[in-house]
Amino acid sequence: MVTSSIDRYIPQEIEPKWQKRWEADGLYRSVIDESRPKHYALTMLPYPSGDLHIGHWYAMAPSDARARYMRMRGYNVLFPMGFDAFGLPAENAAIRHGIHPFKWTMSNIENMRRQLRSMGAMFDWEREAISCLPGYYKWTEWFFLKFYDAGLAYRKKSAVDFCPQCNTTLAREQVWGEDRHCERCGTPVIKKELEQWFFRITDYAEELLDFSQIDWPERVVTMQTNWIGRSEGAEVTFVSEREDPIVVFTTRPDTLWGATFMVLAPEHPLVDKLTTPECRQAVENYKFQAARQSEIERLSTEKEKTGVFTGAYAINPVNGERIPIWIADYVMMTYGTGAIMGVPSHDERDFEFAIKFGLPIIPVIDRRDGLAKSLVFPGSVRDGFADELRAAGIEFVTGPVGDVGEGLYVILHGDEQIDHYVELMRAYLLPNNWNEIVGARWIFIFDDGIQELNSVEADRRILARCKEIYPSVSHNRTVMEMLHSLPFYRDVLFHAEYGTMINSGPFTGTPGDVAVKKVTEWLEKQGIGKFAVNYRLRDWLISRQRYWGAPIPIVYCDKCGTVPVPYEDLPVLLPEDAEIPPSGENALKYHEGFLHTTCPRCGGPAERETDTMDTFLCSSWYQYAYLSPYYKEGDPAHSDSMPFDPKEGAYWLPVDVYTGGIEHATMHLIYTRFFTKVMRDLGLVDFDEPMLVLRNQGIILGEDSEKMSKSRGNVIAPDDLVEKYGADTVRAYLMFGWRWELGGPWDSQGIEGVSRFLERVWNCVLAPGYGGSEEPGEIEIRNLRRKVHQAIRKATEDMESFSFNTYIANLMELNNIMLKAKETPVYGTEAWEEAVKTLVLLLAPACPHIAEELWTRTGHPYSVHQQAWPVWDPEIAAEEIITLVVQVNGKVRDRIEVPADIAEEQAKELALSSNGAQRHTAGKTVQEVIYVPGRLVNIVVK
RNA sequence: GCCGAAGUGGCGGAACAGGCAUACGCGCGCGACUCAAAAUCGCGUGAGGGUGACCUCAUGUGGGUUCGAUUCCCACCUUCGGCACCA
Repeated sequence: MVTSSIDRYIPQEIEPKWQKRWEADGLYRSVIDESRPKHYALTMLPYPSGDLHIGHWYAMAPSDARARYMRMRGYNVLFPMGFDAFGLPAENAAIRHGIHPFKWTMSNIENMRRQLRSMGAMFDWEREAISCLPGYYKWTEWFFLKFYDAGLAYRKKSAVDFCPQCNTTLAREQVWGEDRHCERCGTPVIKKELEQWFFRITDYAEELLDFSQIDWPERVVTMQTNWIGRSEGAEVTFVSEREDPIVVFTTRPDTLWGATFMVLAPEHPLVDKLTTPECRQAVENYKFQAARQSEIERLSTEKEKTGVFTGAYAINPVNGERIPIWIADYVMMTYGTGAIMGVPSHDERDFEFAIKFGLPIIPVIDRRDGLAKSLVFPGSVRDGFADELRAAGIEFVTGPVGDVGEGLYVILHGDEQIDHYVELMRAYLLPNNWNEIVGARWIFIFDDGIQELNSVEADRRILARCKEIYPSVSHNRTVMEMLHSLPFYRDVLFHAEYGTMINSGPFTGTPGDVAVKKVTEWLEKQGIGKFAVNYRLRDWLISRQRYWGAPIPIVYCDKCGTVPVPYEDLPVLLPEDAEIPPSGENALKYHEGFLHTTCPRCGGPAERETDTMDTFLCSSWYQYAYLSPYYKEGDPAHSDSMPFDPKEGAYWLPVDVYTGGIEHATMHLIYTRFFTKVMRDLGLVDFDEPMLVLRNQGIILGEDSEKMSKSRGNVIAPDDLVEKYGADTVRAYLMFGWRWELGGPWDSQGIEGVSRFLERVWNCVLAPGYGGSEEPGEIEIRNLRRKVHQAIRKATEDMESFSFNTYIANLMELNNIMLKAKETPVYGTEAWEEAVKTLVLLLAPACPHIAEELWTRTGHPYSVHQQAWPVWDPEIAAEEIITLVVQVNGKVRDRIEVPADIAEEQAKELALSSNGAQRHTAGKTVQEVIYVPGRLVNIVVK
C-alpha cells in the first residue's frame, strides 16, 4: 500500500494537479438527482474588487469544507459562486484609469476566478452568475417591473440621504454610525429633497419580524428586530382651534392627561396652515434652518432642543385643555405621524423641551418607588422642626441653600411618611413661607392650606402664590421650571415608568399594568383614537444616481407620465459607450442615445429614468439566479416569465445553509427576506424564507490586531500563503485558528503549526512504520480502533455545529495517536489500515488536495471526494476503562481506574478506600456519597 | 443612553446537559540528532509553596444557589458590535 518512494509533501505540486483533474472530470457539477436528498449551501458572493483577500478565504474555505462534508454524508450538494458586479469602484476606476467599468469588472473577475480556483473549493462553475451581465440584470429589471405592478415600487419626493463623495442617494440601511456616514466610503451623508424610487418593504414589516421558520444567529435576529423597531401604542386625534385634525402617535396613551403641548415636525404638511401671521416669520426661519441643518455636518452629540411656537392651539381631546402647537426638529416627519403630543412629565425629551420653553409640566403617572423630596428653606420653619423629623425617623441632611443659609434636604419614602411630614410642616411652617413636596406627591404647603400640582390651572395658581411670597422666583414661567432650578429635585421631576394614573379625570387611580389598554379602548369608543402599531423600518430607497447599475426600466412621457418599460423590451441595456464624467456624475444623464426614447404607450418622445438600482437588488435574488444563470426561457420576457428554471427551483430551493459576514444583518439579509416574501406572493416560490440556516464568520485582523488595510501594511495576501504553504494548509489554518464566528488577529507562526500537522499526516500515512516481528496485542488494537471511532464521532458533531477549530484539533489528536501506534506492532494491521483510511476521509473536507493524493497513494480508487463519510460504531467507540475522579467535599483528591460498567456500590467502595479519600476523610464523618456514573464520586464529610 | 455578544495560561483557544479547568496548536525551556545551525524527533510548561508524596490558589470583579459552578442566578467592571431625539 505504501509507495516505495517516500516523497516529501509538496502541496505546490499536488494541488494544481488535482484541481485540473477535478475540473476536467466535472467532479463538482451539481445536477438534479431525485434519488438523493439535496443540500443548497451558499456563501456570500464577493464584489469583484480585483483581489481575493483573506476575509474571503475565511468565509469560503470553511463553508466549502462543510459543503463537502454534506456531500460525503450523501447529500446532492449545490455550492455555487458568482460576482456582485455592479457598483461604484468600477466607476471610480474608470475615472482614474480611463478603463470602462465593464472591462475593469470583467478582468477583475478573471483574476478572482483564478484565485478562487486555487482554494480548491467545490464550486460548480457552470452555475456562475455575474450580476452586471445583461442576461442577469434583465431579470433584476424584470423584478422591478413586477414590484411596480404589485404596487410595491413607487416614486416619491422626499428628503433622502445623499453621499457627496459617491454622488448618489443611499438607503437608510447604508448610512452608518453616529456621524451618519456612507457605508461604502465613510463620508458623512447630507440630506437632499429628491424624487426617488422606493420599494415598499414596510408592507412586510410585521412578517419580517417572524423568525420562527429559520435558524439564524440570535444577534442577527436581534439586529433585524431592532431595525424594524415595532412599537405598539395609539393614534390620537387632536383638533386645532381652527378645526384641523392633527393625528399623533404615542406609545403612552395613559399619559394623555399630561399632554400640555404639541410638536409637529418642521416639514409637517399642516405647519403652514396652522401658523398665525405673527409667528409666520419665525416659523419660516426655523423651517429653513432645520432644512439647512441636515445639510451641514451633523455633530449629533447632545444637541440642545430647539423649536418655535406656531401661534396655534389645539384642544387636548381628553380634558379639553388648550395647548400650544410648536414645531421642533426633534420630531421626525418620517416616524409615526410626524406629530407628537408633548408629555413633559413622563418623557425626557418633552421634559427638556418644556423646561427650555417654559411649557407647563403636570405629572399624571404615580411613582412606583414612592420617593419624594422636600427642601426646607432656611428660616421657613419654626425651631425644633429638625428634631421632629428625627423623632419621626424621616431622612434628611442639613446643607447650604444657595447663599441664604442652612436648609434641610428631606427625603421621604411612601405615603405614610409623606402625610406625616405634611402634618409636621403645617404645624411648623412660618407665615409668608411655603414648602413643597416633589416626586411621589406634588404638594405645596402654604400657611393657609395646601395645593396640589394637578393641572395647568393649579400650576398657574401655585406659581402666582410663590411669586407673591418670594419675588426672586418671578422669572420662572412654570412651577417645574422653578423646581428645576434646584439641583436637589432634578432626578424626581419626571419619570418614564408605568404607574398608577393620577390627575387624569375619570381614569385617575387606574393601575399601571392596565392603563394603556383601558385608555386605548376608551379612546376607540370615544372615536378620538385607536390602537396603532408603528415601525422604525422605512421603505427601501433603491434609486442610485450612478451609471454602473441595473437601469430602472421606466420612461417619463409628457403625455402619459410615468410609464414602465414593457416586459418584452427588457433588458434596458446600459450603453457601452457612456463616458463617465470626472465629476462622478451619472453618465446616463448625459448620454443622449440612452436618455431619449419613445413612450411605449403613445409612441411620442419620452425620457428614460437615468437612475439605476441599488446593487442590493442584484444580490437579493442571486441565490435564485444560480439555479439557471442568465435564464433564457423567458426571452423575450413577459409578466408571467420565470427568472429561473422552475425545475431547478423545485429541487434545490430554498437555501439550506447560508454563510457570510454579519455586516449585512440589516441590509442584504433583510432585503433578501423581503424579496423572497414578495416572490412568494407573486407565485414564484412556495416558501417564506430564503435561507433556512445562517451562520456568520468573524473578521480576520492583521497581525497587529488592527483591521487589515493597505495603508497599515498589515494585509495578508492569500496568494502568497498558497504559494508558501499550499491551499490545504491555509484552509486548515483558517478553520483551526479561531472560533469561526469571532475571528481574530492573524498569526504567522500559528499557520506553521498547521503546516507541520499536514506534513505529519503525510508521513503518518506514507512513511514506513514498525518493522519488528512482534505480534500486535489485542488491547492495543482495540485502543486504536476506539480512538478512530471516537474521532469520527467528534468530527461529525463538530461539522454539524460549525465548530471547525475543534474539528481540526480532533484530527491532530487522532494523528498524534496514530504516530505513536505506528511504531508498534499495531502498524500494518487491519485496524491500522482502518485508521489511515479514516484519517484521510475525515481530512478530505478541510484539505481536499492532500486527502486526494493520500487516498490515491494508499491504493484507493479516485476520488476521495466521492466517498461516504465514515460512520462510528458506538460499541467500538465506548471506553472500557474509565478514570473515576474521587472528590472529598468537591475537591479532587484521587483518580481511580475502573471498568466503565462498574456498579454504583462498588465504585463508591473503591473511592472511599482510595488513598486520596483516606487522607482527607480520616477522623471525619462521611455524611453523603454522590456518584455520577462514568465521572466521579464525591464524598461529603464533616 | 438603549440593545446584543464576549472576558479562561505568555498567545489563539478547548471543556457533553452543573461533574478531572487549561484538549489541540503557537510560543518558551531542556534534551537527542549535527562540527554547528535550521529542520525533525523526545520530554516539560497556569501561579505559588514543599526535599518529597503532596498542599494552596486560579476561568474579569464581588456575592448567591449547589455535595460540586468556566457553566445557573444577582450586582458590578472591561472590550467589541449594533442603534440613537423613533414619540
